[in-house]
Amino acid sequence: MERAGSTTVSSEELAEGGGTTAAQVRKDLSQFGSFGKRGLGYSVRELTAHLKQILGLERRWSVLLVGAGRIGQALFEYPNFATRGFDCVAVVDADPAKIGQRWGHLTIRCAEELEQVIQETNADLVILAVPPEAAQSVARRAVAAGAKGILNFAAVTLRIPGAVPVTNVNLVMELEALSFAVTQSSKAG
Amino acid sequence: MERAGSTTVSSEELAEGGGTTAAQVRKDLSQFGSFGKRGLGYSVRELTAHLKQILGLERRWSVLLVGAGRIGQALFEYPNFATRGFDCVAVVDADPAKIGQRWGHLTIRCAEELEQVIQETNADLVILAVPPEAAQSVARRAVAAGAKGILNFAAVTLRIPGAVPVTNVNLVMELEALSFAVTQSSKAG
DNA sequence: TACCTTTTGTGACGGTTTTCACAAACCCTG
DNA sequence: CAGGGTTTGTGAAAACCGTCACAAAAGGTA
Repeated sequence: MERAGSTTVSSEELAEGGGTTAAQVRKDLSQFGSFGKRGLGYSVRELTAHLKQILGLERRWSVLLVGAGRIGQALFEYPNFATRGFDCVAVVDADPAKIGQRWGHLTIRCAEELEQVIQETNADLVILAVPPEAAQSVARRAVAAGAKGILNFAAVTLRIPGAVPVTNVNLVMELEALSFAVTQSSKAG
Repeated sequence: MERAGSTTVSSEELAEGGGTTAAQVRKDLSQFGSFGKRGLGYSVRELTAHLKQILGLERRWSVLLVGAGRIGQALFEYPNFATRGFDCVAVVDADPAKIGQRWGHLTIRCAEELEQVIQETNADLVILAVPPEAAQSVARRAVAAGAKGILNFAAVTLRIPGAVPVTNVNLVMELEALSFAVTQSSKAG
């Protein structure tokens, strides 16, 4: 919106762009403070700054990628992570054939060194792109070594001691959810 | 569970595995019918069959992949899609350098032929792995050409005429959600 | 300044979802 | 077949979330 030249935006416009309602936008924002001006709307610049602060995006995050398979590689090469404040500081894998390979300016290290890697690189977040059998154990080790959050691509529900946040992405499940939605809607129609 | 030798499973066990509560599992399942036996639990075999039917997974789905970039390639090579009933029947891209490349037994076709490709291959679902600028237009065209559902990896909210289901996956947003959760929990703790 | 228009922030309401709790149903044993 | 031990399915209660509607506040105008 800043690039498009708008200096101000209403809850109505935000709702339109986000696929929700104006009241919802206002309620949600009001949870964190009072950022708008009545009669005017929200300053794009100020709202952006507030949202960044709320989301914890005023800093950069160091990310360790565990698993150098298909998904791991795609994530590593995804340019938007770095531009949005997430730096991949290390890659580890369990496959001896992969260890030692260079990816960009990084060398893939052995998954057994997980703890050292996390401590050396001060990684904050861990992206889990490993087979489901390995996910639970890697997650526990990562948390024990100081990881503050986990983005889990493995198709298992992680059980982690303590209160370390986990976000799950399950691509097959997304397709299955779509299958369900399509099946339902074709029944109704 | 079948592989592990269980023939029957309780709502309690299902809840444990899915990270929810037994009551929730039972309420959810009861939405679609009465699949369990009191005092015994659910037959693993029967419940699997019922869930497949509910989710629309008794059939195979033909999937068109739009966008042969990093994400598109990772998705294409992801083995779990085919094993779970989703067959990639075509790949299209707008980049002339990519068109004509062979991926497995498929040849990448031109994104302008989208409509023909959908009709020729009878694609049910479309995976959108394109830049955000292109997503909205491709989505509309795909739906007009007969696509029944869309899995959208582009960072935009699609507005589609009619009631075609859309499932969104936004990788940056997942990391941002994790950033938020970590930031919040470090404040609280 | 007084008034009009716009848009926020938020109580109150209504609906939905989750949790609770228990009768009904099932298996097994003696 | 009677009784004990389980576990489901589901009403009722509680918690949660979204919508509505409007007073309060801001800017513009005459």
